[in-house]
Amino acid sequence: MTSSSPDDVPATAARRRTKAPQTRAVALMDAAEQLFIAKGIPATSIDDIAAGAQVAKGTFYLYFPSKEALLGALQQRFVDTFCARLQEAMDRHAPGKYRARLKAWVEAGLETYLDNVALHDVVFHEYRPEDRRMRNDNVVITQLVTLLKQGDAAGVWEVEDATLTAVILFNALHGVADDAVAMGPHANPVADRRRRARALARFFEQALRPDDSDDA
Amino acid sequence: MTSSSPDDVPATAARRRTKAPQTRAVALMDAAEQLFIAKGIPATSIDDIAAGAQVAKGTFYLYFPSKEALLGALQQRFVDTFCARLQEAMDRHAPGKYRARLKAWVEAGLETYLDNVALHDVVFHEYRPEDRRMRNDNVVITQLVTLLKQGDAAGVWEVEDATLTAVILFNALHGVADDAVAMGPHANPVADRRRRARALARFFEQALRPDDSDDA
Amino acid sequence: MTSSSPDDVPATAARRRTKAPQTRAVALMDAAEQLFIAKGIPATSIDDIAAGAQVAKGTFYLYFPSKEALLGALQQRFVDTFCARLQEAMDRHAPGKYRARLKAWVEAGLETYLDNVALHDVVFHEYRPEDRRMRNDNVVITQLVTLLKQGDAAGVWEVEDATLTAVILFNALHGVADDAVAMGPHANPVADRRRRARALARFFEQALRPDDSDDA
Amino acid sequence: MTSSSPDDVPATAARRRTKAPQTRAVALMDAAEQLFIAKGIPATSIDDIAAGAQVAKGTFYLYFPSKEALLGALQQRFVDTFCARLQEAMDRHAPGKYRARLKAWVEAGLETYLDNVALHDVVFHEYRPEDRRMRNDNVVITQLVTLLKQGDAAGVWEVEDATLTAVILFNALHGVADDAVAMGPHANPVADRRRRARALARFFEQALRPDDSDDA
DNA sequence: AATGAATGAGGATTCATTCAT
DNA sequence: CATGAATGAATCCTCATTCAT
Repeated sequence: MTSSSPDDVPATAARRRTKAPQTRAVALMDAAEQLFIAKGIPATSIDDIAAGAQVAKGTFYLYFPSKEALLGALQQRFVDTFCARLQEAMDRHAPGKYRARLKAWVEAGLETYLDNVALHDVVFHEYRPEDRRMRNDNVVITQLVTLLKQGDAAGVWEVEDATLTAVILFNALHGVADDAVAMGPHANPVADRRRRARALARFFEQALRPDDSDDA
Repeated sequence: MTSSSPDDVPATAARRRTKAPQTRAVALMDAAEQLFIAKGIPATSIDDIAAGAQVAKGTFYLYFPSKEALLGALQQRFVDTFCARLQEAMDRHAPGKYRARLKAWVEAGLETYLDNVALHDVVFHEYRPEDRRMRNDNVVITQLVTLLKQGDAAGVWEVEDATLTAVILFNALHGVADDAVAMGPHANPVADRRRRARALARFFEQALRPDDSDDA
Repeated sequence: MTSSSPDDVPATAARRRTKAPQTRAVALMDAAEQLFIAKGIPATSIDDIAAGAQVAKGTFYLYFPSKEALLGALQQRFVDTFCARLQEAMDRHAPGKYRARLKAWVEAGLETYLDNVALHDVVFHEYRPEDRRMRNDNVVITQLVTLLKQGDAAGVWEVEDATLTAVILFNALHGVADDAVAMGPHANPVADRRRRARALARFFEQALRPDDSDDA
Repeated sequence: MTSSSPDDVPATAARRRTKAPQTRAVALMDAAEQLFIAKGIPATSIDDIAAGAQVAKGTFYLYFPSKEALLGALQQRFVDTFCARLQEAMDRHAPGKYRARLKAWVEAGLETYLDNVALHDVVFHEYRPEDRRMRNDNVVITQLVTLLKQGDAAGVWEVEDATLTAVILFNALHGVADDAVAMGPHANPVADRRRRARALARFFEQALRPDDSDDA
């Protein structure tokens, strides 16, 4: 500990061949992601991925036991990144500002999703994943559930079934984003995104508004 | 003449030989559907499908030019069937009863979707579809848009952007159903479905309720 | 006789289905020839041939036991036609005019060959025929052998080994024609053909000229 | 070191594993050649070839992108070998000895061709080659053209159109050889070959002899 | 750790041929 | 005679994975 070896960082990074294993894994994942998006998963061979990562084919298997495992890692990474960005967006608002946090969540969600649809689709919709797609029971939902419950506890809104509500809201978001993509490259993407964000936000509000019946 | 053998017709139609082409195509599609659900598309070979349809491998290509074409046919069939069932459900209510029709739509949608998730998923989420998934711009959405607009015109509810609303509602439905599936086989599926149907219906109502803001 | 039915000839040729079997066979051969030239033998399916002859696939097998048999028939027809044309050309000269007849043979040979190389090649060079190519022992050679022997007997020229000489001459012709084809579509095909014909004729003459050695 | 076991190298090269790539390619080509001759190209599967070369099927594609590419390589190899042998034969005579060189060319040509007809035929006459057969414009012709021109320049003979003459001579050779093959296994192949060689040589001389007309 | 040659199961597709109608 | 639906053997080629170096 006291005496850091002379080849401190470089030594770790590499002499010639051997690189930080993490680096290699990341390179592999990056290459795969890119290729999967470009050509689809079945059309992308391990060869391609290895080549893309500037690595020999055999090396691939040093870091991932199979193609499927790589896909799993990619899915994990996608979800993690996604969540992190939403969390960040929310955290730009004070903990108690539930409405603001929810709005931030929606907007960041739409934004992030739209920025990564291609990847999302390829990673979650192809290739018979054990657990299909970025599931409703995933971390993003959990995140939202938490927020909904907090708001409910604070009396900002009333949510009967937080999970189901989160599912609904999340899928509404998902769908609006998909629809944007389906429209193809839009003339005014910025305006379009804003329009969608607004519709969603309004929608969320509606959904969380207490029943008329109760009040009336 | 006196004793026509019991296998009279079979004898004519014959052990193995020409059948109504439609029959064959349907048999192929049915077999494919079943296998796709069971093993996934990539894992299902044409051989399997042909065998499942009790047909020689080459016969497959008499009815479908490729595996992909078959998938297309399956998608088409899925959407058509889905729509038909929703329409039917709606039509059980008088044309002017918009709320009732919407509720019927929701319930039938959830029901039908849940009855066919496996198929839906396999048919729409695998295999690099040109147009990914049962799109938001599909016939189901169109159906809903129509209903929303009619109700709006009749003053039953107010919808600003019918399409976007339809997208949101449809995806909410989609998501709630997916979530049900993700939960796995439930102890009391009937009750669970009812619960979800109720949540969705309530949600739809909320969403279509006029803004508070307007009143305020 | 008095009242020739309106479908006089047609009646004979066919009522609806059944046609003179020879007609059918010829149609099949014609279609095959065309397709073989255009796409090659392996790339031409029986289906294609049948379609080309406006006949059902099964009908093909009514006239030819196999694809290979058809090829044989095509080869036969090619040789026959070829020979007939050469004979015709020779017969335009009096029986005793051996030099003239030989010249006619050469010219007609070049001409005819060039007009049919594509067919020749496809029919004789593809598909592992039992007896490969328009053989040296074929009728054309025989024809030439006869002529050479007659001329020899008449003292017009001296030929030691008529067959070998015929083989040589025939192949010279073959080669010159092939070379013309290999050159691709020529600027002035007529002039080119003439040039080749002349070279060949001169060559034939040389070859049949008595040895110097004999004179010396 | 003193006593290197006899299987020294094999031990290193190993039971079955990486070999000199050239070795593999050659083994594949050899196997293919043999099989093509024996069964014809279409009837020879990649499987067969791989098996013949003691290699796994997939390995084939490591060395040749397709069956067709392999055929190309085989053609190349044939021509190269052929030419080399003719060149060798010619070079056994002094550069200035044109007649001797020509005679050597003819004899070696016949000899070599006869030793390889089967291969020649299979490699050049089957399978819709882009450029059909061992063409007249190939290297062998070029070789002959060169010789003819040199002799012409040296006044040994007179050749008007060297290329056309070469084509004729080459094809004469070709034909005589083919004829020999067509005759089937001969009783006295040696004598027969000699006879043919003589006929060809005499023929070549005739062809290159100056015109009588000039003298007369 | 890294390499990349070798493997061989597996898949989609074609097509000559048969035969019930 | 004619038809064309049905057959299924056969082929080329891909690619995930292994393993000797």
